[in-house]
Amino acid sequence: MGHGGGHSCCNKQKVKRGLWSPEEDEKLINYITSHGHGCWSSVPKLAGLQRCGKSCRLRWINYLRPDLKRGSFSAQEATLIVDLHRILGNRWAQIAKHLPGRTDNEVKNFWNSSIKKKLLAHSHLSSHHLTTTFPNPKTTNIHVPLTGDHQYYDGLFDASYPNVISQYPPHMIHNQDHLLQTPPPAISQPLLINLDNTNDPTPNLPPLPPSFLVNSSSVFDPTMESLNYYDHINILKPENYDIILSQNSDHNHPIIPFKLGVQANSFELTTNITQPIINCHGLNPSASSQIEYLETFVTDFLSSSSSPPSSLVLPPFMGSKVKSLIVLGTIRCLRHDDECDGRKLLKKSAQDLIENIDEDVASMTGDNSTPIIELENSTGKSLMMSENNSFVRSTHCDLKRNLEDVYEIDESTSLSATKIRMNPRSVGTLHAKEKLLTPKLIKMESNF
DNA sequence: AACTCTCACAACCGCCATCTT
DNA sequence: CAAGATGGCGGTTGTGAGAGT
Repeated sequence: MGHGGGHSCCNKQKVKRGLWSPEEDEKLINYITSHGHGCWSSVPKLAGLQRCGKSCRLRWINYLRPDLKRGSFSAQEATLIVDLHRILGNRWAQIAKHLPGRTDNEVKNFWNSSIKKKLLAHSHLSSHHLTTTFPNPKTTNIHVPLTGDHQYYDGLFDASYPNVISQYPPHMIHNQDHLLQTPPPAISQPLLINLDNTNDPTPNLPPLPPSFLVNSSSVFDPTMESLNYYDHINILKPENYDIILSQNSDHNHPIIPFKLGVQANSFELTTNITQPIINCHGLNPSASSQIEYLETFVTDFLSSSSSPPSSLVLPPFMGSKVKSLIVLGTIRCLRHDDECDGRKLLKKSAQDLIENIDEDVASMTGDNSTPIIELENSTGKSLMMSENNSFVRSTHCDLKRNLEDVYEIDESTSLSATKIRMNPRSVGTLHAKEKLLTPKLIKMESNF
């Protein structure tokens, strides 16, 4: 951890990182078997390694110590892990103490890569059981008695671990790591909010037309988290949003429909307007309600793919409240001969996008925050997120779903991300980078 | 055959607790 | 007692190998 972590040994000079070579392993083994590790921070120097002490410690504890078992987990071990995890939660070190020869890291990886997935899959099948089994959100543990015959396991999920099954509902398994998951809010009708008086917790709003209520079968938000939520509540169809905007935006009660987001303290504001309503770029100076501002903004933005506006300006009320914008569009990545890894390619191209942030946007929107661009796949899963002008996260597991078909452009191959999330601060880059980005749809996440 | 995707897991990061000075 | 060093832990990310197309 060359730039932090609080370990001074890791900040000095150059330390090697990444996978350990057999030579390094041998040096570490030789040193520790003959001298013991003593103070870990001095081990690398004494052992002749260009590693930080922490890395040496980790390598020894997890892989080199002679008492490690290695190999696949047995069915008994898997069952024990599930049992212990129900009691202990993610206290991997505690769990590992009950599994001789296994390390916390090993148990953790096993859980994350194998068990968790299977528990989720199974619980999804039996999701109709889930609504009444949420724990108290304040509870930090689940008190389920261990049973010798696993009477709580109501089925099988894997031939390798035939007795391992979860009673957790999907919500809990998904966030089982923290055991603090709040149950989904009980929402029986769409929520409305008065933008003119956000301090009012119970805004006085006109009713929505009945057509805006849809039942649970019309789930549109593809994220797994949302699926869990929206299975049981009524939501607004995004296709109706343009209607809502026009039908409900009387000047006395400017309202915007929104649905409760995944996070308890935030909301998602979603719009899907495919036809321009107001042919105007930037802020509508004659807008008499915030709805008109919104219409103007959305329309302006969406029409920018064909004829980019000179600037995109967030309405003032939005500048402080819109958390992020999601654009369904395309980032094209031209591939060079030496690049064959799609994930790196996408990352590079997205980085190029964010490096071209127009500094004027900050003054226009009043948002001085660091630009954020997040790439998502088609299911809403985050692939990459920018932070301090660099992408700090890059998963590639679901890249396929995030990429349109590879196609030819000027003898180079291009890849594309289909969904780009960015904060208002970043929106100004869109028109400047029109060749990279062709927005089709905006989804706004707000803090209204 | 070439390329991409998925999976498993090694390794890193950051935080916190404890120890040492 | 305070501050820094170190150890421990859990979350997260990066990467290689093999499967899939």
